[in-house]
Amino acid sequence: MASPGKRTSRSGSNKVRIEEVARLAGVSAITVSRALNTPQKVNEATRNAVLKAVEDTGYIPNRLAGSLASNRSRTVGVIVPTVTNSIFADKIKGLSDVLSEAGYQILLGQSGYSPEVEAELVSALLAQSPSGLVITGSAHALRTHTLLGRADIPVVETWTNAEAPVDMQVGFSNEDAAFAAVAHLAAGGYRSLALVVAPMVHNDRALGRKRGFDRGLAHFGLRQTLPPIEAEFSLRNGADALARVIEAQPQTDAIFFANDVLAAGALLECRRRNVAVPDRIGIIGFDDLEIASEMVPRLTTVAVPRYDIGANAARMLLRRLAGETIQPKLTLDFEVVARESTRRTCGDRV
Amino acid sequence: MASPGKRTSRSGSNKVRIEEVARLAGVSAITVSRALNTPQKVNEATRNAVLKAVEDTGYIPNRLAGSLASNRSRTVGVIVPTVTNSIFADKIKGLSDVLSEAGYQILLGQSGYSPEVEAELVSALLAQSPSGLVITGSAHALRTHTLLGRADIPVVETWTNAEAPVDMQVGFSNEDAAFAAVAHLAAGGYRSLALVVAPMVHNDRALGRKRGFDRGLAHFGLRQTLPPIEAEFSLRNGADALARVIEAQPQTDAIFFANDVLAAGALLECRRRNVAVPDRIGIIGFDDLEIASEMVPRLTTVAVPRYDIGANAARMLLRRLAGETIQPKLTLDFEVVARESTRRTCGDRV
DNA sequence: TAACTCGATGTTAGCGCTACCATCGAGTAA
DNA sequence: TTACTCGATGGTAGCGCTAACATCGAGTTA
Repeated sequence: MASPGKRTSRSGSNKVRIEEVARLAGVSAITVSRALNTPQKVNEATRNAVLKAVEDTGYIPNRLAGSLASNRSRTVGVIVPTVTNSIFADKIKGLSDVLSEAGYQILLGQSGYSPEVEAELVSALLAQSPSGLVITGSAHALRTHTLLGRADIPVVETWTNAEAPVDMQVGFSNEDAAFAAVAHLAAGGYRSLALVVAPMVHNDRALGRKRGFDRGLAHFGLRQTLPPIEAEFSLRNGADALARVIEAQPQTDAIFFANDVLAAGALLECRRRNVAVPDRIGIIGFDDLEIASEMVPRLTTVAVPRYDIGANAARMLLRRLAGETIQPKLTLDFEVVARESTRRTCGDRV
Repeated sequence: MASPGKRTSRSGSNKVRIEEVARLAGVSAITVSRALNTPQKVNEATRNAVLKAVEDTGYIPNRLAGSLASNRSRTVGVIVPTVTNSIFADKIKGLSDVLSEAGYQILLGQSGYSPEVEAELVSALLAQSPSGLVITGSAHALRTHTLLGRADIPVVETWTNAEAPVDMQVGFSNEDAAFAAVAHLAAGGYRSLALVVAPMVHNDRALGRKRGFDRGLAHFGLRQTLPPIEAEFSLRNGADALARVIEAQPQTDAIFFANDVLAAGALLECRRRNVAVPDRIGIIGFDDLEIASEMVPRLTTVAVPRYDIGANAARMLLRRLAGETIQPKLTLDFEVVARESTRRTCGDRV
């Protein structure tokens, strides 16, 4: 019973192939392909016959073969530092919602904030012939630039608004947003500030926020009480940073946390230490996560378009793949959301 | 200059193909393939020559073609309800860490807790011929079961410990964990409980926790003051649920929130309302997210192996793909972490 | 009626890689 | 020496699908 000669079927699987569907529908394989991929090119009656055959056989097209033949994979590579940071989870949600609507799948990679790992991931994802790539930030290893330059696919950088993107870009100015945060603190009468920010090496978002902070200090004539504290996002790290600031530089009257999780951790530490917020010390965060609006006191923060970065990156990619010529740089808005963790003065608009 | 006859190259891309690497290395294509995929089958000198040629040309293997030819894609489909729930982000991190180490890519799908969307995703992911599938829970649409049954690949169900898994399973007993939570409350002297849980329709984790809660009530002779409140995870929903409970049934002396985010929201609401925790009301959460240990008061909760579920699911999949026969059901441990949001009595071990 | 258009469908030849089998030469056993 | 094994390498034929071109018949124009 086994085939005697060459391999007639290498796959041990019992998968239905397009040929079988074609036979059942009484058409050729290419017509089945067209009925599924470009239905408008197939007569309605034929199409229905094909769809019925697909239904009856339980046919699932082999996209690997289709992609290989057509040179279009309907797959998008997505690289984030980590999914466990909810700002990136929100971005992925935005990407996923738009892409799956259009029939695209997401290939996910996590770089752990390492440019070397990112380069490896780019290489690994390119091997899958994705239709496009969505990456985070604009600071990449040289090898990444080489790879992206050689790969002939659309690339969207997110969470950044660099001068010269690799290809396309969706984000906002981290620097301007941080500046706005400082402006808000200045308007509240705070004068002696501290900065707590994510580790800045290889992280252009964090770096931009520091630059905006520095620009704000200079512009409003404020002073910085101690060098920036670099801490990965976690409540504990925020609490520790708060402790370090008020112990080392008790005259500090406000702290800018470049992340709401850090800021929330600090607020909780203030509670434990009975430090009055916003009077003894003002706290401003960044991202406008849900925790900001629910903390006691409620946390002033900078709202950024976390979900929309993803959704717009996806739309940009799809338009480009559809052959539209598009504006390659999209700069979205941010907004300072004044709440109870900072003093307000009238007319505090940014 | 353009090729006159048939398409000589359909892809407009300038990608390097295996043939070119082979020529440069002075070997055949198949030897290049072997040098990259099964290096031990190639003489060391030859291997080095190939690797040098790969380096020089910047060759990136076309995995689509490779997968099609070999019927192994080194891709794993992962379906979660949403990445924005950090418990699933942690699971994905665990999966990703183990799988990328082994050279596998993740194809990600989000079902939004809908069995119908999940079925669509299973179908879409199967079309990519993944080496395996990791899905969430054990409550699936009929179509999903049909698809998984027909697909001849390993499947891991996670976050559950159903009697009869589709194939493999990594999780813990949500019911036992919830029972343990109630046991802890009972030991603290709480007698009139309320339950706040994720919407239970199509969510076997939530359902299991409710069952464990009910079993705990019966076993310890406690009463439930109002029907379970179903709420999606968010701080606000937790706060609202707390408000609803103490307004509708003020005699309630403890609440079991089947999720730390809900519980944390409730703790914050208690603060706003000056409700004393744990004396006026005890609060216990679930998941042991970082927020639990940082809240004021610190939140008693049930620690569950969020990351390990993903890591173990990945390892299971890899072992199975390597041909090992493995125990298909892995039940991990949970632990009640007693903190300040519930009263303790001595010997409170679960 | 001839010439042409156009929608619908089919035939053929790959996409880039790897499974299968063949080959070949060196080492080993008799 | 002959026969055999065995590691290393290569030739060939697909994997399942779709691009490109061909075909064919009905409708349309002059």
